[in-house]
Amino acid sequence: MNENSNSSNTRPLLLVDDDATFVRVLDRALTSRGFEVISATNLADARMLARRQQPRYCVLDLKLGEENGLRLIPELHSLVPDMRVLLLTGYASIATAVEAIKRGAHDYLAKPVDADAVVRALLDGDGGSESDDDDLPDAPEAPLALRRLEWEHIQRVLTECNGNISETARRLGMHRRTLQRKLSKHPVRERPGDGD
Amino acid sequence: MNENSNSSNTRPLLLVDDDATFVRVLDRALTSRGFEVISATNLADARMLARRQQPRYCVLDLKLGEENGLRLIPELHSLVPDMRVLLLTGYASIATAVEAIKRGAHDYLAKPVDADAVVRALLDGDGGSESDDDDLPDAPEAPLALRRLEWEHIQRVLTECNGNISETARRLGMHRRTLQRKLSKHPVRERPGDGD
DNA sequence: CCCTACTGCGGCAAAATTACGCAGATGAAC
DNA sequence: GTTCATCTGCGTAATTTTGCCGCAGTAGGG
Repeated sequence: MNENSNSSNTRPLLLVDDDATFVRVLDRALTSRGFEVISATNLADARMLARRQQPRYCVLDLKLGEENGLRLIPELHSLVPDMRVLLLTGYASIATAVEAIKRGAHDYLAKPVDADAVVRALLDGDGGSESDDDDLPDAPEAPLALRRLEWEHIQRVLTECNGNISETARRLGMHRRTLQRKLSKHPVRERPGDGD
Repeated sequence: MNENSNSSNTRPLLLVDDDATFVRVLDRALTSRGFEVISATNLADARMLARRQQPRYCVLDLKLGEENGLRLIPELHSLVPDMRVLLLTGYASIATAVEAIKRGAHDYLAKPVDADAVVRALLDGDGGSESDDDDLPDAPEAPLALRRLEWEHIQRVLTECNGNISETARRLGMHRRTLQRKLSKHPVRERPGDGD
């Protein structure tokens, strides 16, 4: 409703990630695929850009330094009701995926991810008729690897504890130091033995 | 009041899973926690029960034989608009979790889970007083959570592999030797009192 | 200011996990 | 019978992870 600098009718894509390198790479990749990319590395900038530029799409990192990308999702939607938000994270878990979708994200992908997958997720179900009737993802044929299961469980309890690491470690019956170390590592891929 | 057996104002919990053993176990555990449980092992029965009994809660397996539990979620909501659906699966993945939430599920848990976690997920954000603040003053919930979870999962997959240790280790993404050691070592410590 | 609690991190010994090899058993294929 | 693939149990040595200190900084309540 207010002014925006959209000269053309194309609305930009807002890229929010605290990793400058990642932003640069993905920016280039998305720009070359026809998007007008604007980017931010923290919540405040992201909010401002969203308000001013009314982006159509948003690629949002879950972990923005100290801040939490999840909080931004509802705000973005109130600023730009029709924005499609794609969550992206190197520390993916089912618990945070559930949270993200509940808060209105359109999809959730785990890093590392290639730009084509990002574009696909962004555009999925966009251009008109939804086809979510026979588009169901199938369950993996293999159960979760042990590491993965552990990761998911940790994430869930951690969420339950509002991110309190000490409390989570206590409930999980593990050493706080061990939890810290585990959290600092990246999650395991979904498929055991599947290289990235 | 005419067509269903709800004599009181409590509405039942619909449990849908193709694994009869699992249904029996969880049924007992949930019943003992005060739920009136009705169960189905396929989509058709689930639909019928939902229509007739108007359950307040639903615990739904992702993989129902050939059928896909995801498909049922929107249907359940159209049959019973205020139903809270909890997805449960032994083959969890982020993709299906995202899809489940998009379709209106309230939460998504990976098996193995203990009944308390199910109840917690079911009730989370229900019953008025909630504002995503957690209220978990007491923590007798999951002391051995990690170890036990691992053990349950190993047993589940081992059974699935008909006791084939090598195959199980492969699916679990762990070293065969490690699995051997875990299996040989573990004196299964049951926790008394929990009925799941 | 004092006290409690959480967090991140370095270091070190103990424990667990891994990668390997080896030998015996089994069952299917030839 | 022989060959081949696979599973199994187990030992050993290299690696990784964990448990358990401690310390310093931060935040909130009394």
